[in-house]
Amino acid sequence: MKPKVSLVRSGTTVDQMVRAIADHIVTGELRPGEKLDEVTLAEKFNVSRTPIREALAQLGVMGLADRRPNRGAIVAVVTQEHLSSMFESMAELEGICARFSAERMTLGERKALESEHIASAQFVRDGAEEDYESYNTGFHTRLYEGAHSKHILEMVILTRSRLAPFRRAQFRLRGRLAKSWEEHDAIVTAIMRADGNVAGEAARAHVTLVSNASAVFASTKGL
Amino acid sequence: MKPKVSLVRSGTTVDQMVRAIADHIVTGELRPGEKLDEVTLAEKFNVSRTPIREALAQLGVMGLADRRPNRGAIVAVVTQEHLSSMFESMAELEGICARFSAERMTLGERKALESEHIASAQFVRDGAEEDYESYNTGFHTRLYEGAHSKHILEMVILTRSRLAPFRRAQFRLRGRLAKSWEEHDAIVTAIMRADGNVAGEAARAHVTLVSNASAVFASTKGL
DNA sequence: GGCATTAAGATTGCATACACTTTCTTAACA
DNA sequence: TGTTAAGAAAGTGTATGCAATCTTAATGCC
Repeated sequence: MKPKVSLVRSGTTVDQMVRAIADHIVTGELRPGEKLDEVTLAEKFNVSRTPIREALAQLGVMGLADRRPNRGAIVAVVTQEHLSSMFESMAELEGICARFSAERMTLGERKALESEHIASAQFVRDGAEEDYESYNTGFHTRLYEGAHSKHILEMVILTRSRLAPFRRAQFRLRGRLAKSWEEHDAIVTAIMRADGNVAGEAARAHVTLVSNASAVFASTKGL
Repeated sequence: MKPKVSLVRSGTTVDQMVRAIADHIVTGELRPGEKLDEVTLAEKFNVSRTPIREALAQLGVMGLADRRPNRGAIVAVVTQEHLSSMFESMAELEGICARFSAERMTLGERKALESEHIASAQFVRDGAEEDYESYNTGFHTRLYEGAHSKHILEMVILTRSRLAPFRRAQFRLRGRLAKSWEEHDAIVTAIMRADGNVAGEAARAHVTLVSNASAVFASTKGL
């Protein structure tokens, strides 16, 4: 009856390993191309190889790791071409979400989106990049969820996690807070008007700009 | 263990199991909600539980299986809402692919698409449903690949496999070969003209029609 | 009779052991 | 000196065993 929760045990060991390793990949602690040695990881997390293996297999399916049969796994290395296609997909997905959000958001969701957006103007005036970045993440999340489409949400989350190692918030936002806010403003305005096509197009353009910047960043780093 | 030379292609045992089980799910041999017992599957394929476990974990990530901690896995049961969102996503993805195809296909790809499409008219005249279905699959595949976007292709393939258990070719095409062909014709024409928006919209509408039919099918079957 | 409790059986989760594959080392040969 | 072959080392792939958890069915209590 009482499932006796021990410490931070938020699921099975395998799930913990998936989260832990994914986190290390997404935060950049493990860099693309780096070897994911089973015994090393097993020792690091004080578990046997079995859950590590399952975790790596799952990360492979997620696209965060590349598994080579009999040759171990490495942190996924994506080609410039593949990276571009992921950014491109993200822009398309974002456009779809904005369009659906314009058509489907509840009144409460619209109001929340708008008020948060208006409040964020203060971050721009203050040049508070960290606060704005935090708000920005929330803004996009609202769009994803406002689309009321579970499957699209899944695709967005997956794509986001795969892109994470190649994004750097500082780079994305530095010096373009005001511009970002205005782009958000266009999206919000269209959503409040329930104008799906305009909202979608604005969101797609918004993310496309961000993508190009990140793509440049990635390529200059010579991955 | 001796090298197994069974019906499935080579690769690691785990990969074989993933393909085999996924195939059973996609073909409907294993129905949504059905229990995926580790020992039963292990005996059925003459392997130990380990590769089965890894395969089930991967199928879980793919969305083809639901894994309940300590309680085994079952073939994924999707709610009507989730199913709708997948069909909807498929329509959107198809639209994107058609738009990109119109903009990016090589001359060779365009010619191949057009000539196959024209040839398929004969299947309509003959009422050759199986031949048309086979062509139809290829037509859509050409669209997916013509988009020249690896990541979108991945999303399409994943979504398709998850929808497969709920699609029945006979149901989709019976009595609407001519209509399907005309919808294809609109898409092809737009692609040949490199008109991305028209092609995308036509493809989205085309798939949306198919989706509705399938969704009805799924719900009437009371899954 | 209905409901909670709990013990037995069944099933999953993880660890360990061993087999097989790849990779590295070393040395012989051209 | 460069190439390659053989063996050793390292690492992955699969099987099996045991502990932990869930399921069930029977038992006792109200």
